[in-house]
Amino acid sequence: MKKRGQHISCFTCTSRLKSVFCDISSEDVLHVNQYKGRFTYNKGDIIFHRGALPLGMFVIEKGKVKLHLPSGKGREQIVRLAGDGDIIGHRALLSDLAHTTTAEALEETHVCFLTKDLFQRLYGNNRTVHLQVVRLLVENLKTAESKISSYSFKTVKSRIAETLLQLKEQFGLEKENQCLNISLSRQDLSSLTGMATETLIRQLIQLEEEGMISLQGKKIMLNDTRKLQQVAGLH
Amino acid sequence: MKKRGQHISCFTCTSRLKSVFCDISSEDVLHVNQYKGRFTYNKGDIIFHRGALPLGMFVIEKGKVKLHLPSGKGREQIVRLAGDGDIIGHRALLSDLAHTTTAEALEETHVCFLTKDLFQRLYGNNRTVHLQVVRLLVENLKTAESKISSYSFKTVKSRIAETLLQLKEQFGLEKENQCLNISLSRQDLSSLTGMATETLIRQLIQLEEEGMISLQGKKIMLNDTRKLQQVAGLH
DNA sequence: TCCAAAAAATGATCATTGTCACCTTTGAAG
DNA sequence: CTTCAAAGGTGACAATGATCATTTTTTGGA
Repeated sequence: MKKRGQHISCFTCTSRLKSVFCDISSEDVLHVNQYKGRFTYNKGDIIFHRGALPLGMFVIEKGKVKLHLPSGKGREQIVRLAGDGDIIGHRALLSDLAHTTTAEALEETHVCFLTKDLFQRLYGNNRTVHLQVVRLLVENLKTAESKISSYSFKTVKSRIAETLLQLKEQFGLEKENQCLNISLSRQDLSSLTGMATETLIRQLIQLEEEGMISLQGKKIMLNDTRKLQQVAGLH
Repeated sequence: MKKRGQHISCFTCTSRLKSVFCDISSEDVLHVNQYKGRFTYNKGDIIFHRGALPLGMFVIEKGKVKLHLPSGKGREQIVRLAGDGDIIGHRALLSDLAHTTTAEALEETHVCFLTKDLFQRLYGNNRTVHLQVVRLLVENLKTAESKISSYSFKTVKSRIAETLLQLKEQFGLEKENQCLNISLSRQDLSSLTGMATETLIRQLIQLEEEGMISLQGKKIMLNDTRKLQQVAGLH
């Protein structure tokens, strides 16, 4: 379950500088610093549920979160992954409706919580905030639509290659071993790429046999980005 | 090709009242009325191309437009349909990037063109405009993500039922015959639902045989909404 | 350290849906 | 009215990927 955490100064927080709040007035930083909540979620904890009305939004200070849609029959569709500096829960706030996805921590995750009022204060006072928020929404929309197209036209293998490259883009590589800087279960990876877990496993192994990636448990190393891009490109 | 059209007063335009500009100041209405462009596109005309830099955005005064992504091999993915009062091309403007989709008229379509400056003036002067724009983006995002989930879990038949219900929602029914108030070729319908045209045709026929819809050429009548919802629901 | 439960992997099977080839109908232009 | 091209429709077939059953491995808690 969520635990109240100790405050960290917003002034020096590097995750804030990566977020849509990178450029707010120092007056507002002060204000946020004073009124924000700070929570810690463990792996598997739910941050908010689809269908729940939003009380505020979250900035991920450190950690990783999956946003997903349940689908009756146990399976789920992951629609977005979020990491350090990403914001979640803002959409429900902006449209004044219930959350459309469920947010679940993939690892120990520290978040700052901003109430609706606090968010709107920042949003209203700082021109860059809503510029950035809008830019973010447009970017998400582009990603989502391109994903729809991939689901229509590409093979599972191609979609996996595409997803791995995106994960590299979003989360980068671990310094020490050049592996993707995110650990996903096979189930989560299959939810993210929209296929059966068994299919994902088989295709991952095939990609490894063809030399494009290396697998050691949940660690994935991309050996041949060029070839992966080719596979991701079409069929 | 596009033709310059005659101006229609923004004051009395019902499409404006359905759009994100429903609530702008009368000063701004006057200004738009003076500086907007008005164009007419025939069926098949391209309004803007994916990859092109935006000069402005469009309000559909009357007509229907498909926004789609090409996919190499001739086939395309339709990501959105737009009708009276809908705006298109705003996303590229908001993110200051090239258009990510191609917009093509599905029938004779009259649009108002607002330059970037004009759009930003409205966007800056009227609080409701950016509220509405943000709301629109969030709504589109929700739709897109739910579509991703459908592509993962639902059968083609289920997706068709879902699409037909959405078309009813978005465009309504023709008064005289209760058919969907939009005519799409089988190809466009298959691009919209993400499947081969042959598959779409077969499944449409099956839905007709099962009494849920009636087909006469491009006209589609929904006979049993309840049952369609059931089919759309799952499997 | 051990045990139980979850996750990962593997194999066999089969349904769904895409592909290709072909025919028919429609509709627009001359 | 005729013609031709595009859209609509049909059939046969193949392959991709899902499902289910089972085994092996990993993991986390007692």
